[in-house]
Amino acid sequence: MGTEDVCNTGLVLGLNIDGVEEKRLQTKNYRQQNLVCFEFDQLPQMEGLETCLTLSLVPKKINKNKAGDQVQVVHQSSSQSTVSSFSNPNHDITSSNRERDDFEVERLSLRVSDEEDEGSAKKKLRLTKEQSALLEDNFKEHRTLNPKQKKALAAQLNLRTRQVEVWFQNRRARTKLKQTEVECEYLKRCCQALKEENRRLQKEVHELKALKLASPLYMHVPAATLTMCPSCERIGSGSKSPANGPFAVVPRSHHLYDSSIHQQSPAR
DNA sequence: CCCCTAATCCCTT
DNA sequence: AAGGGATTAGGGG
Repeated sequence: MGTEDVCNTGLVLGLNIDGVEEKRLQTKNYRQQNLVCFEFDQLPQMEGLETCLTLSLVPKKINKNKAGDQVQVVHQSSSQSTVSSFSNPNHDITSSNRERDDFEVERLSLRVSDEEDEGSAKKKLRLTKEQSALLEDNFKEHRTLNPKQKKALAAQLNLRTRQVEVWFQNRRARTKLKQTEVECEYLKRCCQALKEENRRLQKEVHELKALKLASPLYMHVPAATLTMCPSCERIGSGSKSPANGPFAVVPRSHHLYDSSIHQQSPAR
């Protein structure tokens, strides 16, 4: 991976001015490409700010990329220096003119007068209880919203439609994940039960084989005529008459069963 | 093109 | 570490 890749962050900016729906900051998905990259303060933060003049996109934090390259970046408050130190010799970022240029552009071009930037570090949005509750209520009603609903809800919550959209996306994703976990748990239990059942049946086969050896009469009952009582899991011959022939013998795990025992008296 | 999911990041608690 | 808001890639209509 060369420096060419490194610098190709494909940064596209769209400024949200005076309530115009925000354009998203788009960067290449460097995560999946093992790129050493910066992360910049996110655009949505500018929302509702006086988008005056210049926005300073400052590298936000240090991160390790997938290849484990340590990229050290110091978050400078607002418009200060943005220089960073890189510890990976394989990624000689400073040698890339293009990258430097891009970075320079980013550094110089924009600046936010940022009410949310008090204390320099950006605060992550946290929905209020009321907002969450209302979102939940809406989610209960419909798992997806059409654009109109989205807009209305956003207005009601004093959020951007994009935020509502994202909330619903995440909600769906996490609901699904939970559902999957529950199903997984259930399947595990089923599996466990089946294993148990299998063990039990194996054992029964063993016992029946032993029984067969011990009592040749047993062979006179065709296997197909054996039935299992669903309520007590006893084996019966299908015969109506109780105490029938070889079934007087009762194996330990499964006493042999005559289905007539459990039959309800027929309603006539 | 829009919207969705899946994967992931990363801030906050 | 968990919870959750946000971003990104990729796919379907």
